[in-house]
Amino acid sequence: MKSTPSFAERINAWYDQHGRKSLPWQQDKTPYSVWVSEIMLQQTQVATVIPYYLKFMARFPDVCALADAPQDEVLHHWTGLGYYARARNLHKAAQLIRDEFAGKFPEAFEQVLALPGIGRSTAGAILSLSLGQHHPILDGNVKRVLARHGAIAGWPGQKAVEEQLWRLTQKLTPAHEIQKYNQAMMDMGAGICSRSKPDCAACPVAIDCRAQLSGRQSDYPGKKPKKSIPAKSAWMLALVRDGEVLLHKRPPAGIWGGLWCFPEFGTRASLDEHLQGLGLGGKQGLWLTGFRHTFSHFHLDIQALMLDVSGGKETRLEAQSANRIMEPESALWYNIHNPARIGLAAATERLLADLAATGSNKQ
DNA sequence: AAGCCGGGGAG
DNA sequence: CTCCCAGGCTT
Repeated sequence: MKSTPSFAERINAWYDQHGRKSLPWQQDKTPYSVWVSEIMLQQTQVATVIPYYLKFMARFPDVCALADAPQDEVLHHWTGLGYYARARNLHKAAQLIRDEFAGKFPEAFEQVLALPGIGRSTAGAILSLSLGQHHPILDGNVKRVLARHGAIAGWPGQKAVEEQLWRLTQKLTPAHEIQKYNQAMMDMGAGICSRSKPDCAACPVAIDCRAQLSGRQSDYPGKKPKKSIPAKSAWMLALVRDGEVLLHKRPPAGIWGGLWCFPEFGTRASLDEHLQGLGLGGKQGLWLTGFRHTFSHFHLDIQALMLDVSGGKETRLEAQSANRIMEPESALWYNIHNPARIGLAAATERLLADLAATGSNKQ
């Protein structure tokens, strides 16, 4: 009598038949290409990533191309993807690889793990998918598949739950065909074992899935305890001059780190005060737009004023503007019709769109 | 252990 | 609206 195929054997057989094999980062896999895709895919869905990945790889085809590029240009290619620390770490790690590994991506797990932005799961994914090394992974997909199959209770954000899932993935990860298995598990989680409405009829491991057997698929993995997020407000200034607007560069860390944004103020009063300092106290700003931008941990209610200073005392304005800024290269006039290749926050792009829609920025 | 860090897709 | 996604870093 035949014994049931192992967990991994069933997963791999399913992948042979139904798995995705034609995603951009699944062609000609190298540690670099897998690395870039894994970082982009952190907290970001496949469909969103694809166009970003293609443009990124066209501009930065290898580690050294990335390392040698200015950070502004790397962030430019990340604009709209979010979690910009991913891009800054990617760039920093590329420079480390260029300088300390002669431009060759390291192949030792501990060395990969030590690179900024690469944790245990991503290091395992890079080395297993590109080189066939034997490492378990535990991303959101694998967590969901395993939490359901083993009926692992609790929210994976809790240490004890995550440790249990790491033990499970280590135990189930096969010695052979690691590449296929890890790719298959991510595919399973993305397709079959989706967050809502899992397709258990098509699942190769449903027969011994404890969640499916009890009809409690939706109980796993455990939900994150929800808490209400606060709302903050901000005023932004669109200083327009002959088809250009003044943007400031954010500090390297914190929200929108390294991205270019409109000057931001906590209150209308502080915005007005700033205008006074520029010698523009007499000018009347025009209401431009207002909208809510939501982050994972707070809402930001943004109101924007537009002030057109075309034909004014440009030199004086520029000098005084620069005087108020610590770093010399932290402000620029952004030409709407000939945009610089820099990183813009989504809210900045939204505001630029509203600005263009008013038509008053036309030359 | 908990908070921080974006944006978008899905329901 | 809510939930959460191919997570990792900082405190």
